[in-house]
Amino acid sequence: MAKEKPMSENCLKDMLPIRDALDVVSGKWKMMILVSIKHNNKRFRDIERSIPKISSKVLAKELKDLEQHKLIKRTVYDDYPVSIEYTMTEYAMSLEKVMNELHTWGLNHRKEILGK
Amino acid sequence: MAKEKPMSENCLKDMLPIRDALDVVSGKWKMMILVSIKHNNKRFRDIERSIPKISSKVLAKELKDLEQHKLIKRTVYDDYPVSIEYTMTEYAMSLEKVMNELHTWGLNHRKEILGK
DNA sequence: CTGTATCCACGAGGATACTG
DNA sequence: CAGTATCCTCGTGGATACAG
Repeated sequence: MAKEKPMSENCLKDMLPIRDALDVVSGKWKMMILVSIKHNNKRFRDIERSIPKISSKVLAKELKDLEQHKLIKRTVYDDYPVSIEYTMTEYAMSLEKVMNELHTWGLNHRKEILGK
Repeated sequence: MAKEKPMSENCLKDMLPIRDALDVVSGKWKMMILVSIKHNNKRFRDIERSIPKISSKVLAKELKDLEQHKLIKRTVYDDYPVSIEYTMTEYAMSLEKVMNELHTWGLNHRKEILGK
């Protein structure tokens, strides 16, 4: 990410990891779901209610994606009735800094674009 | 972003700025374009060549988006022939930290998912 | 409650050609 | 060189209904 080599194709080497990260974390809902779970919404229904406008189909799909990327964990409790909980993984905590930077920048950007 | 309030709708307050940021910065090409320009590709053609598979139509559109968000500047030089240069704005530098975090996390995530 | 199953609309983005 | 113009494909995601 440094500025040593003006031109060149290590340019690509910089792009690809960023794309990898965005593939996981961008999209219309993924971050919102993570934030919701982080705010202690564990049940499918709770998450669904916490995110305006999301549909159950989309939520189900996104949860699967996040699980595949090891960012959340799906736990089935064999109670009656069966209950299911989603929680963030330890690994997902590594996203903290990314999320904070995005949050901070997003707040500022809204001011920058709309404000002045 | 802290963990004080377990539940609640400041949850939404956390989500929205993140979405704002991602709207600007995510999408298939925007980050790659920024990285390319940062690597000193200034001309339309140079940027196009530096990013595999992008089409001129899409590049043109994305450049306009980025310009609207004040992340790049389009400068027309009235030489013969006219030349046009894209450069990052000062403001775009505020994305540095975001980009670095994404880059770092993306690198690590590839190892995490594929590696082990 | 926790999802699946269908059907459908829309917009992002690809392919190709062309213009000033 | 720096884009536009068309046309077309495809995936995301919305609406609704339904199942275990």
